[in-house]
Amino acid sequence: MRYSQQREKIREIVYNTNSHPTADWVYSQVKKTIPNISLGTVYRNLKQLEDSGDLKTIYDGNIARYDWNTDLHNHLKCKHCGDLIDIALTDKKLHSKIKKDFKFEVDIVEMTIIGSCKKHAKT
Amino acid sequence: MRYSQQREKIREIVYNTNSHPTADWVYSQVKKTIPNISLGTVYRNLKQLEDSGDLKTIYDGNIARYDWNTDLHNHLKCKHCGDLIDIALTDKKLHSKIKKDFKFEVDIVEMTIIGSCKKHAKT
DNA sequence: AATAATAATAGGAACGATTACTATTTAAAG
DNA sequence: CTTTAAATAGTAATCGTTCCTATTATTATT
Repeated sequence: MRYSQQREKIREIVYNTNSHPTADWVYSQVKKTIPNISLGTVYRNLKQLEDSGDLKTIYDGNIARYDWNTDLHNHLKCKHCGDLIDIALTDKKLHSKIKKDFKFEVDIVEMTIIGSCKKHAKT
Repeated sequence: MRYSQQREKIREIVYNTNSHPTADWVYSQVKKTIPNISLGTVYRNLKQLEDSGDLKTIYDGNIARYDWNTDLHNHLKCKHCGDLIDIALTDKKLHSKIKKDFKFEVDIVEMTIIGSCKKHAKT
């Protein structure tokens, strides 16, 4: 993979936010320094960065978001503000339970926990 | 909500499969008995059936699938054949842990467990 | 430093899933 | 029956994403 100014900027933008941005948001940000970048370039590079293990794609409903945090982790999603909060939860017992009960070999557990964040909880 | 032949057929189709079908598959099935039904009608009714609590939408990557099983449950997704298998896993300890650690009030835990089903596991 | 080879780009067309629009049909209440 | 409004078929529009192509830019080779 050859160097490109566009890809470096895209990586930098994703690495400097915790907001799990969409391709469109990344596009709007990168345009500030590279005004004539095209959206296709953003998508292509996000995919390449995923392939090289530099970031992870997560699906929020049916739209793709990008996450610099490639460690195994899950997300809390606030139903009021839509914010996604990272949490680390690895349940090793779950893997063996599923293996035993369903003869299913687990690679990845994708978990999104929906509810109310501390800004929006009633209690 | 007024009765319609189309909606009844759509409900029946979703209720008679465990394959978590897409709107397109439902459309192809319902066309067998109502040949000139339109895809928009399928989408509109699937949405209404979701609103009335008759089914649940689940997102598989970025495409919507529909599930007659509205009980809390999760899915095992085989990375080889794409099959989604229902499993019931409710971890009450998780809720209180998240409440305690993150001050986040949990409504729903959406979990997709990706790996190899028994038809495709190596071991 | 100039050249050659080819990866990456900008810009725009194409695509697949989904939603919106509108004139017509149909369920069902009076 | 008539009336009323919800639901429909058919189609256009939209959204997120991918694909295409002529041009540009990086890197390896002279």
